[in-house]
Amino acid sequence: MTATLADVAARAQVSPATVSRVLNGNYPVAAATRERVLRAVDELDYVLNGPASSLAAATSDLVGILVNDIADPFFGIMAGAAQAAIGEERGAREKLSVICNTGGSPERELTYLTLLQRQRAAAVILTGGALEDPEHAAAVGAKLARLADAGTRIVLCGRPPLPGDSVTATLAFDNRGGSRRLTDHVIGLGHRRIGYVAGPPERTTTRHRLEGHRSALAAAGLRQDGLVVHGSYDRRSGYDATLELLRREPELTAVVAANDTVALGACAALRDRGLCVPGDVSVAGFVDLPFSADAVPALTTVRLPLSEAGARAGRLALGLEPAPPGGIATVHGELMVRGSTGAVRAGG
Amino acid sequence: MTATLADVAARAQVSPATVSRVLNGNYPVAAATRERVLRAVDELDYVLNGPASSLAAATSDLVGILVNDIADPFFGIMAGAAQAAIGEERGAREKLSVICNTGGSPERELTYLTLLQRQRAAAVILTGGALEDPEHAAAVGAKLARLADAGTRIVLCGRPPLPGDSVTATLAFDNRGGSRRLTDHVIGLGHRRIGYVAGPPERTTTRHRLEGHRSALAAAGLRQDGLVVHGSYDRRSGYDATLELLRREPELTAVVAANDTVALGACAALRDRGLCVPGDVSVAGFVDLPFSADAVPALTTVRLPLSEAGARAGRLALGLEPAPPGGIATVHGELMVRGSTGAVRAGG
DNA sequence: CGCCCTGTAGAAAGCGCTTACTATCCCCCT
DNA sequence: AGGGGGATAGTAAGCGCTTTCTACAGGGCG
Repeated sequence: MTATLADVAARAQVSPATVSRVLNGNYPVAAATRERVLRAVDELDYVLNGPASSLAAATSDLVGILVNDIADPFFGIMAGAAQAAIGEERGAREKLSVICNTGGSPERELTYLTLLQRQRAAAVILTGGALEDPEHAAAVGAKLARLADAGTRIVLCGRPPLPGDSVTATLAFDNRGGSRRLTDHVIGLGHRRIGYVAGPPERTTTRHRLEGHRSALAAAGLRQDGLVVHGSYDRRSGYDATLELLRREPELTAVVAANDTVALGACAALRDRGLCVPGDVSVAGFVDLPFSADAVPALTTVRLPLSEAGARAGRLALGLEPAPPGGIATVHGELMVRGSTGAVRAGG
Repeated sequence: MTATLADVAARAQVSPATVSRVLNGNYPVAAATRERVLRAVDELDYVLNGPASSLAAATSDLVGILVNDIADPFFGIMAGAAQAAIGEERGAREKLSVICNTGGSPERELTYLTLLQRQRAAAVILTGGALEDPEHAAAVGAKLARLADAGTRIVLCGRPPLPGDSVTATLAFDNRGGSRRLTDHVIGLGHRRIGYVAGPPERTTTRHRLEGHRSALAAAGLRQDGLVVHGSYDRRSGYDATLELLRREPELTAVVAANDTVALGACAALRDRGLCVPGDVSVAGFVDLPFSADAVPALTTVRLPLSEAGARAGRLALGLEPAPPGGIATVHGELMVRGSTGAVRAGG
């Protein structure tokens, strides 16, 4: 059978309490004794019984990271950075950080939250935009409140703030502002017929980015609600939506996309229609994923610091970093002007 | 405070044992009693204490899924499918399946294994190729043996079989065979100067695919070890390696890549050099990721059933599906001939 | 010279659940 | 009518830790 604390204690000729104290490093133990205990641990190949430990201490070593779509690098990068940050923190007892993929399903989101609650997780990180559905938002809010009650730290990363005080810290992306600056840039290049490929309408991210876009249009005195097409956050969707935009407005000179993946789909559609980027039509994305700078032409986009945000979320979840004042930090994007946007063509 | 089993029992006017039995559904309980218990659970918003349960029952609800690089869709798809399959199985008590990203680091791999061992995980799924390093392989083998001893189910998905009997089931991709057929196809199109962009030398996947490629060359009486360049599994790497191949053999007419992402990088490099795919140079990939069929031209590749394999791994981890005879199932890839490969150009 | 304080270690009481084992109850069969 | 047995439910003994409280030793101080 697997060795237990008592076995280690017997071998090291100390009491179980002492072994526990050595392992947790939260109580003074004489150097010689510690030495002896560690040797016994090693010799028996002892691994702490997590459930027993969690039961007794009423907290666990689990940190859950919820993502909407693990196949999307947007989430992969944030989650990976959070996990790396948590793994780097080699305290007496390393936390086990784990990624849970909801696939964008509200039910799965709640199920994972419940499952993490059952495991008495030490912390939960929610990444990416929330769903607009108020009923679901309320359910999540209630769940988070119960988690917080039980001592679980809650961190939102790239997600809009939640009312109530159950959230430990929120890192909110400034989607509106970034989007505003992006479209301002496009307008500044002289474009007037600007199509927008939006994300799925049920996500907050979609709305915020769209609002930023619209505010830029409004500031320039442009009104063109007809040039917005909704889709999902994938390439195919960007491709299809762009064809639709072209149908609605053949004289289009710019396409602003909800994210980089969609923007790449837009580029493909334009190319297939015989249009040059940016010669005929400029294209802009959002997020700045790794491939965006490598694309041909390199994509103009708004860089969101995903790694940094993920890592910070990880540290916040561990309580290694104080929460920002008010519990909320707004993370701003940086406009990256690259080759995919250019001045409007003559007569455009 | 959070409600406990005893609270529920008191409210439902039954003993704690009965509540436990209702919750676990592994013992007959009269319908009326069950009803009463469930109502109490609901009213108190009771959530089982996982650690306590795991301690008493000596098994936990955790299933760990280890991946090398979560940002790579190859892993994202397998892990996502496994997680979905596990989430679908709504037994009395749903398992919590979680993804752990090792980032390809041997230390992280072992650390996660230890952490999962500490949590007394019910199962562990290891995805993707293993490291060639025999020392590390031995360490992993030993770790898995201890996990298996403790009752943890071990499933390998897309990973070569491991000696010893600690592994519950292995789903091994036929990388050699698939690769062989792919290069056979390219040779069949008349190509003779064929470059190969291999993956990182330290992974078994790389070696197996390369072996398949070489066996096809050998069968055709071709010897060209000089036309193999190693890199990592990303786009950039495919781009750089292709330029290198072109330097070594300007008369190249085909490039076979270790995977689709790399193949796309190869296409970009060729395009930047003014070469047409497949007009001047044919390109082939491996795996068949979602974007591969959409690419222009659509990528010829070997389709690995990632979703199916991931889902099956999930079911095997739960013990819902009997292990294949001998514990090992070879999963074959299907050659997908698409637009990126064509007959060799005249005089090529 | 006795006392208290500091540093170190042990004893033991749970943490909240699961699960033998035991106890009823009631129905049916002989 | 008595006994056997199936269907339910309760009792209580842990599971392997953590942690409070207690114990003891040694040393500085009054």
